[in-house]
Amino acid sequence: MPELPEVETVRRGLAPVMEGARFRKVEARRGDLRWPLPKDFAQRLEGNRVNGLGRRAKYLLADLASGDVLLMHLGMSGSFRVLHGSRAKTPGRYHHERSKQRAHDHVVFQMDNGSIVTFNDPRRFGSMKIVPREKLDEEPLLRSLGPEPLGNEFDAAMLAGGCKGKKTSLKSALSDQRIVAGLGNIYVCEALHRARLSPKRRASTIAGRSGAPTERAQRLVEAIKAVLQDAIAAGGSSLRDHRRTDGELGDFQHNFRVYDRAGKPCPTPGCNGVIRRIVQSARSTFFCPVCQK
DNA sequence: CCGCGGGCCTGAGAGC
DNA sequence: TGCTCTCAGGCCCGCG
Repeated sequence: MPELPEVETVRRGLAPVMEGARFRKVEARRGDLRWPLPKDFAQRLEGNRVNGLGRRAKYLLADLASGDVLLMHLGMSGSFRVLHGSRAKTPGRYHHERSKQRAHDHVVFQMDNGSIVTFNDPRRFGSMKIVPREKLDEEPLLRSLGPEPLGNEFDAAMLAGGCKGKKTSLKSALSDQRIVAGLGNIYVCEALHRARLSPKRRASTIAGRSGAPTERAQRLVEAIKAVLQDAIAAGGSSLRDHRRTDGELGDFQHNFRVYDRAGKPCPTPGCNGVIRRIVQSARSTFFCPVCQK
């Protein structure tokens, strides 16, 4: 489920209860996630303080006082839920919710501020890993990630450089985390529509000869940044799994222009096209064949 | 190295 | 109602 805007929404929900707090108790109820949790997972966290909670692409990174970093990935169906310690002021509800255990609650963090953070993941494509901070540069999960799309360094020249010589489709290229990190199926479709570029176009065609950025690359960079910023402002998109850490839904699914809208009119002003669904690399692509060229 | 297809898991929804 | 089938927002691996 979660692409960059959903992960960022989760980060913003977790930061207030995790940053500056210590892990009082850590329960790994199920360790057989996407990659197995280490046997000493709880031990290495308990008593440890979270100095900061960051994000890289679709990974959350908790910077720990011990010098380790806790890496977390939501996979397709992962979510975090926060129960605030302050709920203790309404004991009935608090104790009820505190004791409620849902299916697929795999990891539970009890923080020393009284908050409880629960990781839930039905499909178990998500996982967590603890790595020493000085080895973060060599971390295989992070090492080959491309630029952060909302960072200043991500511009038309960088995107054109990544797409240069690529024979694959623009859709595949944007889904490739090595070229730009954090987009998934939804936001790739949405960004391409905003940039009026066809998902079927060869990726190399947004780089000019010699790989110089084109006006198309410029439009695409602007579209990517805009759609991600809009989605973050809306708390992400909730199709099936994504929840904010307070359990509320994100809102951005109401603003989709093409995703899951096959057969509906293209929202581009003056365009009479109809949104189509095609399959690329075994995944659905939604686009308008009239205004996306 | 490149590009593609398969597989990992469970649950929701469609169709019968 | 209940069964079966398909599909789902990510990512890694192996193949040619």
